[in-house]
Order: sequence, then C-alpha cells, then structure tokens
Amino acid sequence: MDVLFELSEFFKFFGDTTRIRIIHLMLSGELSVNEIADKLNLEQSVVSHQLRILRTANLVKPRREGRKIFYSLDDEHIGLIFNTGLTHILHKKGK
Amino acid sequence: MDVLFELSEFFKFFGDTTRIRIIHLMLSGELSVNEIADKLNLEQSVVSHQLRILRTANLVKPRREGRKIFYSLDDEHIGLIFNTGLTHILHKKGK
DNA sequence: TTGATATATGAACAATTATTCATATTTTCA
DNA sequence: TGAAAATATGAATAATTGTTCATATATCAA
Repeated sequence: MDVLFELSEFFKFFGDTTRIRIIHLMLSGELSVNEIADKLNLEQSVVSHQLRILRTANLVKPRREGRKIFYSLDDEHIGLIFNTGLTHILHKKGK
Repeated sequence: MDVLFELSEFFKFFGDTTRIRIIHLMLSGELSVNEIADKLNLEQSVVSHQLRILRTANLVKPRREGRKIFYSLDDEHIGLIFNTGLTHILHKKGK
C-alpha cells in the first residue's frame, strides 16, 4: 500500500476534537474509559468508539486491570506530533 | 477559542491523501501549481482548491513570479510533523 | 486591447465520519 | 448463578468535506 496514503490516514486520527482531547489527557498518563468520559464530559459510548479508532491505529494501547481498561499513548511519537503541532499554531497565533 | 479545537483543525489538513502528497513534494522545495498538478496527475482545480486550504491554514506559503505562483512549506514544523508521522508508521509496520 | 497562459473560485454531488441510542460482552463479587 | 459495573458494538442520522465541471480573475506578450 502507498505509504503516503497510510500517512494521511494516520493524521486523520489527530484531526478530531474529541480524539485530540483524549490524547491531550493521556499526555499526563494512563486513564480508564470512564475517567476519560468523566473528565471530558462525554458519553461512555463516544469515548469507547473513539478509543477503538485510536487503538486500531496504534495511537493508544490498552491495559486491562479487572473490569477496567486503562489506555495510554502508544509511544513517544504521539506526544511529539501533538506538541509539534501545538507549537506551530501557538507560534502562528503570536504574530 | 479552544486551543485543542484549533489543534485538531490543524491536523485535519494532514489527513487527506492529496494534501499529504502535495506536502511531500514540497519537502524538496517550492513548486508552481501546474508543476504539482503534473507530477501528481491531478486536475489543476483540485490542486488549487487544496492549496487554498493549506495556505489559509499556514501550512504553505505562496510566492508570485509573473503569472506563476510558487508554493513552499510555511516553516520547519510542517516537515517535522510529516517526518515524525512517517517514522511512526514505518516503525509500526516493521513489527 | 486581444489572445494565451496560470491560477482561483463557486455550486452541486458523492462519500466519509462523529454522535446518538439501544444493546451486547466481559469481569467481579455476593 | 445472578446482579452490578465497565467497556464495546451496531445501526441510523446528521454534518463535514473532496472532487468535478464550469467559469472567473490575473498576468504577460504581441
């Protein structure tokens, strides 16, 4: 498959407010599904749907503990991309 | 406005095959609209539409020279985000 | 000014996608 | 085993968005 196509698909996962807010939360560490829903004031099913997308795309990874499942960022690339984007728009705003 | 919303909007611009291919071309330097259309086998209007989006979002910047307009990446952040994403998916593929 | 070249724009259509609501799994504990 | 808690999934709807086609604008050269 074309790597550029895959790359655009990859970036799509950052291109949604709900998912970006989830990623942002996870910059500080792992969270359960309900913790995410509570902190972001979202319905549980919304969070589950988006987590499945993020998990399938290797942006986050799950860790089961009893009936809870804790999610965290897959690796350091995710945070780096998030922060580089943030730096860019803050830089642009300050002009 | 919420900065996380802006950030997700920003990443949306990387989340399209046509735009990623355009950005990829520009990693090697500036190009005119028709050069992009030729190299990517796209209609001129498709390229113009996408360039307007990329320009408005500060991902690329134009430079006029006669009737031609050359576009290039706005700054080093764009290439850094592109390459970090690429590194991530190549790393994931090789498992 | 006229014709040719380069780029931009507008409207319509088709396709993708996030959310909602209802329900299904999975795990724990009594 | 049965109930409760935590998470996941499926289908439908609504909204967003990329492409197409036609046309408009801008620049240059004769």
